[in-house]
Amino acid sequence: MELDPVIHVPTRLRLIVSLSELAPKDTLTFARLQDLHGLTAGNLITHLRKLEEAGYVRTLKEGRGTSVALTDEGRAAFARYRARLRELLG
Amino acid sequence: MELDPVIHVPTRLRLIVSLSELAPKDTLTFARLQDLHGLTAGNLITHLRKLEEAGYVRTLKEGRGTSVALTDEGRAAFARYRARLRELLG
DNA sequence: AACACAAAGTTTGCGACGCAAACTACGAGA
DNA sequence: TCTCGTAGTTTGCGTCGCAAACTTTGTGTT
Repeated sequence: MELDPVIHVPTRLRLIVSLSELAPKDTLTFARLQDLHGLTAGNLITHLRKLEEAGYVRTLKEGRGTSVALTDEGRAAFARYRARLRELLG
Repeated sequence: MELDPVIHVPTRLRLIVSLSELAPKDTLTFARLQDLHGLTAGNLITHLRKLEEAGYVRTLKEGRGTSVALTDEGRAAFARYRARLRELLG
């Protein structure tokens, strides 16, 4: 069993952590995520894209700002990732 | 605080895990590490080099085969890494 | 001793990826 | 409408993990 490379990248891991701390249907805005983690916009969007392509995240443009939320699949993948890590590190 | 990028790479993480499971002064051979993790020799040596440059690992050529061991610094860095991860993932 | 084969280790080139700078689009206020 | 600021996107660069190809070293055989 392999550590999910989409999740393993530190910046994405942090993004997922902050999204996972929300209630299942809550969102964070693009801008909020950006300065929560001190990212450039370009950096953030490429990571969000990767997460979206993997189906781990859903983004929604709503007039002012874009909102981002973890999908159920994202939550599940994150849980697997943590389990795998515990198995590896004890 | 940042996740140590030398350790964070999955293959190196696995290498360090197997080395850390040994007694502090015990070693594994290059060949043993290689097929323990299913790595090509080229892949393994570049990772070992990175770990050596960081001071996390010591390699010793002894006639037949090279032996590899974690340094004290490596052990400490690994402990910090795990602590940081726990802090991040709870 | 010399050759041959194999095991051990190293170098190198390629492809993928993270990053931030540069660019574009959209809105609100003057 | 024009301008300025915020939001988001594209692009190019540098780094890095990977494995194939190469080199080295040792052992067994004649």
